[in-house]
Amino acid sequence: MPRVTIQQVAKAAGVSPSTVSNLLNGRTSKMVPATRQRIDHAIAELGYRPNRAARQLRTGRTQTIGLIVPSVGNPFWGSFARELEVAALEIGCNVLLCNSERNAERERRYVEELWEDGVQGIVLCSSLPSLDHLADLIARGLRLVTFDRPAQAADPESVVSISINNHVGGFLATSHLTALGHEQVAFVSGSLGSLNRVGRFRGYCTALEEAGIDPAAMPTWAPMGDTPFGDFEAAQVGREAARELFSGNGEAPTGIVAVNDMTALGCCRGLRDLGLTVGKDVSVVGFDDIVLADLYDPPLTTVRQPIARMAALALAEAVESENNQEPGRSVLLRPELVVRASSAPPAGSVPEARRGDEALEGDSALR
Amino acid sequence: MPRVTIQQVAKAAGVSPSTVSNLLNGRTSKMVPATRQRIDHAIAELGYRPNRAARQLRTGRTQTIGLIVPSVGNPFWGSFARELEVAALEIGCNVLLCNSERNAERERRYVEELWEDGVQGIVLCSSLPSLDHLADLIARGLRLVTFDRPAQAADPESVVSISINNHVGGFLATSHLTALGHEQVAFVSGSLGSLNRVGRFRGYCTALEEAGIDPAAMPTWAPMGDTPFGDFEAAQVGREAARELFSGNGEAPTGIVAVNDMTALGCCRGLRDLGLTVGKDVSVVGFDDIVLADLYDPPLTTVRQPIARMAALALAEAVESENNQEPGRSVLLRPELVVRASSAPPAGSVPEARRGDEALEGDSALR
DNA sequence: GCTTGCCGGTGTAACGATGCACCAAACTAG
DNA sequence: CTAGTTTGGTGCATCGTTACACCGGCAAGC
Repeated sequence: MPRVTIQQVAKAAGVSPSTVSNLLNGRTSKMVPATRQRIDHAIAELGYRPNRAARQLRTGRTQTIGLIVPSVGNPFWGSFARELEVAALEIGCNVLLCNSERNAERERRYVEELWEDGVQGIVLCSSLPSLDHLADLIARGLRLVTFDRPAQAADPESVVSISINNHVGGFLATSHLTALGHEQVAFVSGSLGSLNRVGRFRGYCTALEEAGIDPAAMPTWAPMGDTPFGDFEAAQVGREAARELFSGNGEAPTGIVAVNDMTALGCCRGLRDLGLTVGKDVSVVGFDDIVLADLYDPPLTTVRQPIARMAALALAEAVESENNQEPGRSVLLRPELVVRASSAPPAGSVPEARRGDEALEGDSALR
Repeated sequence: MPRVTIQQVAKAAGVSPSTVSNLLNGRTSKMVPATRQRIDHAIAELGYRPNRAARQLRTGRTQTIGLIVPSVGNPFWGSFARELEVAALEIGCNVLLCNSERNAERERRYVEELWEDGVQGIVLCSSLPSLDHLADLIARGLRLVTFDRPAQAADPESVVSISINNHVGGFLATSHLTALGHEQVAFVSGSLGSLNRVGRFRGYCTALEEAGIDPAAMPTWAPMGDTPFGDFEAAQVGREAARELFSGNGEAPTGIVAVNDMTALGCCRGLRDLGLTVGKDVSVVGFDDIVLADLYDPPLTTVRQPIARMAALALAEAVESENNQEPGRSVLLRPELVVRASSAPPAGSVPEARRGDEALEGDSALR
């Protein structure tokens, strides 16, 4: 219970606290081996562990960064959190995890708390259109890295953004379907209240237009509620969307582009509820390439985000170091289409013997 | 950059730091409203946020607990982490997240770091047979809650354990299959190096024996490597297992009990690779009831862990409070079988019109 | 023998917040 | 009018570490 302090170690080793501190901090150049051993021994004997709070108070430094995700319950964010944590471990950093549920208030609260904790920087996985709710903290010197939210013109200059090009992603997903011959392609998403979703939606529109299809004529499912669903309920959204799209009176789509994999899997489940077969009756394309996309039956065609690389980039920007004191440039990576069995030419078209199933796999998020 | 301190606030408000501190800590009983307002105003004006490190150093208290999971990349742990974090938020607690990859060394390292951080307690999701590698820290007063690891006789007295009864779980899963008429039931798992897995395996054996089947005669897939797979690779294990079990020369099973849902889904995928249909040719039962179990095609029969309740219990024990100073009793909850479409009577038996599909759903991990 | 230089450490003042002990001023009671 | 009490706040030591300035002693140099 009573923690061992540096003084006790010093006494036990017969030296001054300063000397112990010197050893602890690698200032061993002028230290005779015998002294060093006595101290090491005392530390081991007493089970001494330096008090972080005291150290931080004195030095002003922390070895912690904050991570705010919509929800680690969503496998995509879970994987991202893991990648970031693994990368952080390698540089001796801890990660404080928070789930914002895509809620601006919670975001604000968490950012404040992390700031109080003295974190080096914060990786904010949020895609709210504006950062106004954090403007004052940013102005005060908060080191903020936004993930999955492309940089906006109005953003404070110091904010770094790491994201894929969602527009390209949405385009890849959609043009894949139009190229297969689909002419009725729906877009399914939770509320379009976040920039990444809007980007994907725009890419979808662009692809349709390029294929000579009017996006406005397409069925789209994206609730406009003020309180967007958290990420965790994404599957539910997909499931409901499938029910609505196919039980309605309008023309049913032959292809669905989902805003992310969980929503896509929800769609698949919804389609199955209706007795439809994914990859035959209806094609579904997801987004993210979570591990489960490949495990699903049928394996899900999706747009892959290079999650490990993005985590490494985000970490590098969130951490204070000598070589990134300059403004830090935002990064927009290119996503990649992974074709699997959930997409095929529309039913009724000339059958083809294609199964891109195993085209790409394995490196998504492994060590 | 230069953080605002309590002194600056005090000066701005024309009071002493003590008074500001008093306000901050709710000692406002004897404080005239005008003073109070001046301070509030100064705080807002300067954007003052108390320095946690200083506060912690002084008071010895933290509002942080540590959470060590095998990997948040695994949806089960992701969901658990989220539940815990949500619960913690409600009592004003932060969660420090670590991924141990089921590695004793990393566990040790993380526990040490969290200890240095001064966390109130640690929720350790690990199921290593012994806690010896943490014995000294526990002896020093570390507040440890193990999750998904039943209490062992040799455990230090102060360690609290929150877990389901894995034996019962394994039994439920397996007897479900034997009751359906399966006589060749395989057990698929990563290395049996953890207590929860062993417990599930034992339950599996018990159920078989009860059905008059010799467990030793059953095909089992559980690599015995010294370096157990991290949780993230669980699906891979299942996939390989399916390939091996069915491409081998021995008698192929008609039913599979997987040690967790990710492994089960991997099995399903592997079976599909082989052209087999889950829920018809082969029955698969998982464990955990992650969100994806219900989304999968076919929806997965599985053993549900009451994750939200367990998270709440774990939090309560990890946190220091007046009402849990006593030893803290370990908890062993009863899991629940959720029957869905991945299990059915073995092919060739009398067909039945059963589809327990939607029997249970919805409350697994939602708010 | 006295200075110089180096070796191997030590003394000490912070870092920012806290909270107990204390105090000056204003009242109140007798 | 004075002792006592309440009101509204302040002074200061302290938490455990750090790092810069400093110091005693010994050997070498002249």
